[in-house]
Amino acid sequence: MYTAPVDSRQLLIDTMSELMWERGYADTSPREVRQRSGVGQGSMYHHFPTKRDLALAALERNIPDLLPAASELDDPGDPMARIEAYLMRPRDPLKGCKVGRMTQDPQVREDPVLLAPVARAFTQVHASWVRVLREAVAARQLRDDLDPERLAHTLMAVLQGGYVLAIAQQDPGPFNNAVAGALDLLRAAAPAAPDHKDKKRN
Amino acid sequence: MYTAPVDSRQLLIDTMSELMWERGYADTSPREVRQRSGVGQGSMYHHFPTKRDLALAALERNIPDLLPAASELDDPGDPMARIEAYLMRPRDPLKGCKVGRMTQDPQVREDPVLLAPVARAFTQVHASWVRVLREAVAARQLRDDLDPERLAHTLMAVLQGGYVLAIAQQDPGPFNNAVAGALDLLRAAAPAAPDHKDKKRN
DNA sequence: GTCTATACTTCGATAGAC
DNA sequence: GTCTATCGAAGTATAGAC
Repeated sequence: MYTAPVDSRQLLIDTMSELMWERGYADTSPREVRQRSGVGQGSMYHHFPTKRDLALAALERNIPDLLPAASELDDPGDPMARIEAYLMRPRDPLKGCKVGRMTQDPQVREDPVLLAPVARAFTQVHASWVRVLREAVAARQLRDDLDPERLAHTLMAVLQGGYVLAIAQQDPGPFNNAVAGALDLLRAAAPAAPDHKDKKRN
Repeated sequence: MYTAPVDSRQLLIDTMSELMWERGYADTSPREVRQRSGVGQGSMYHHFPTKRDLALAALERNIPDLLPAASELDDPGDPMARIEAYLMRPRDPLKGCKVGRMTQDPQVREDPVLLAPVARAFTQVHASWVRVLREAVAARQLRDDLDPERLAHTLMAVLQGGYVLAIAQQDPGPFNNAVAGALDLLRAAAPAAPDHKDKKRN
């Protein structure tokens, strides 16, 4: 099987992406990127004139890592099942979210160029959430007085905030609880009169 | 009116606390603390031998800033009203949470001593949430098949995650939506047969 | 407790040969 | 495109007088 030669440029981007996830932007130095990637000084500054340029490439590289997961929300099939599947997807609560993490770094959040890829990623995930929530309302799995736009933000926040709680306690429990609690609420928010096509409730 | 003389020590702690909120731990330098506080070099290292010592004092100082707000949850009166009041409390979504922010700083999260005050603060807020949620269940404002422990984490996560979304978009909207959506869900999760003592629903 | 001076390291970037 | 050498600034702390 053919493996494309990994060029220095891509190696730098991948390494920067890893380090930014682990340590954030401010606290990741060009030196560490060089050392972990094995790419030399001259080479690095040839491809990326500044640390910020490299960070931008790394941030953009991360978006596609986040979206395939969210696109599960767009799959065909039972809306509520997709919501549950996405929420319960295996995650590592103690590592946090590659994308969400960046919002806490002042050097990222105060730089519109660096923040843009982060904003775009969340906007797209939000759109997927809104679609599946609308479908759930249409399928009478959720009360129709619930606003999908709002709920989408609520559920995204549960995940992002769950990471914060888990890291604070150094325990995945709070993350898992937060997600499970959100699912409980969604189930409790089914319409009073279930669709006659539904399988009967337990 | 008497104003206590602000000693260097307290001034350093307050300044460090501010800077850590604004810029995080890794990205805040002793130099900045000196400059903003006006305290001299020798004085600073007299009170705090290392940056970490100063950070620890600042983190501990921040807890009491967070808890009075959460203690609203413990007030007497209608549980659901207290929940709503706390969730809708005026906040600045774009500034984020003083305490939650720290979980994203590797130098804090990998240092058990620095992380401890953060964990403690969240543990206490969680306890307040659990109490008020139990009361809400007892008052038949929430279905009794909802688990207060879980829900407490869910609602804390909505707030913490709301900040992340708001900062990413540089717009308080997503935070406000996340919170409003959570309230919608809580209201939708009222028991099917309301308490006969309840005022009649609109 | 506070001051000034100094030390040593890392950061982020540039220079210029190959 | 890659290499080695170097730079000025900032970070973090120590020394030692007052």
